[in-house]
Amino acid sequence: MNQMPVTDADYAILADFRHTLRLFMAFSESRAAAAGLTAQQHQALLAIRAARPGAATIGYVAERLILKPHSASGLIHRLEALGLLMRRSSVDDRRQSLLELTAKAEMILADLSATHREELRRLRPLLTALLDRAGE
Amino acid sequence: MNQMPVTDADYAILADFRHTLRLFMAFSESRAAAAGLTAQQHQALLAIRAARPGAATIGYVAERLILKPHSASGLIHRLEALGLLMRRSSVDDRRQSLLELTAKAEMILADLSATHREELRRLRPLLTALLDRAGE
DNA sequence: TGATAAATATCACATTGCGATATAATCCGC
DNA sequence: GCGGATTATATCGCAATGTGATATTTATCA
Repeated sequence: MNQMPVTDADYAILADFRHTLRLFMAFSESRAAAAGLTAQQHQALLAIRAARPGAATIGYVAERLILKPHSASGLIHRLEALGLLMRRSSVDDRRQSLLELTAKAEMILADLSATHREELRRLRPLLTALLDRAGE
Repeated sequence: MNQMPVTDADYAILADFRHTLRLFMAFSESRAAAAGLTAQQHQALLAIRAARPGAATIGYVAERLILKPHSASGLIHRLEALGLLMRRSSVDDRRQSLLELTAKAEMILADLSATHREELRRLRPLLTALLDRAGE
């Protein structure tokens, strides 16, 4: 790999792709902030909500958010302090904490997710066009 | 908007999309680090390289990276200290700094960009599938 | 059982982006 | 063209966040 030279068009695609990702992330961050959350807190809640029942642990959040486990630990701690989740010790493995969203978190997340679904629909043509151009 | 309820499938798509973006960003960050750059520095160089000639200013980088101008200012300052770019005062508007990559930066960026182009090709099927599912 | 590994937590640190603010240059209405 | 508003960039102090090093508890397995 790496043998094909990088053209001006390649740079433009890569730069535009980054810009579009940043637009999405800026959108997401502002919506999360409006709901009283940081971007990381929002994504942790989303990862937990989307996990199979009983699968949401600190380690799982770390894996899905691509963080070190001890970074996820702090993130979860802050969410717990905000009243957005509760942890229960796992019965099978008492080292693990099973994470559950509170009703408050469920409501916030449902609202954020509807908004994000719309934004993703809006950005889809742009992103797919860029991916297509990158994939030629 | 926001009237359609959010289903479990929606949460899964949003969470998977985030996870895929994070995979890409983790890939990117590790490659940049291997080249001695932070993720932000890499993306600033890319934005400058992809700009129209004479268009690359601090404000332009701020706009493309979605940062406040004074945050871009610090970022550019660090790149200059690393010998990766030079700034020239603009002739038309002497408030502006025109940014130019050094040969060293050009080489690093060409290598990173070839790698990123490959990674984007690799992730394309996954991302487009998720976008399609989000857009139904 | 005893050594090793895994899950989570704590601490000190570095990075980074921001708000508030400053300075210099440009623009615009009169 | 003059004076005030605006723009481009810079500096300072701050808050948030991820990490490495390390610790603790529990599980696994030879």
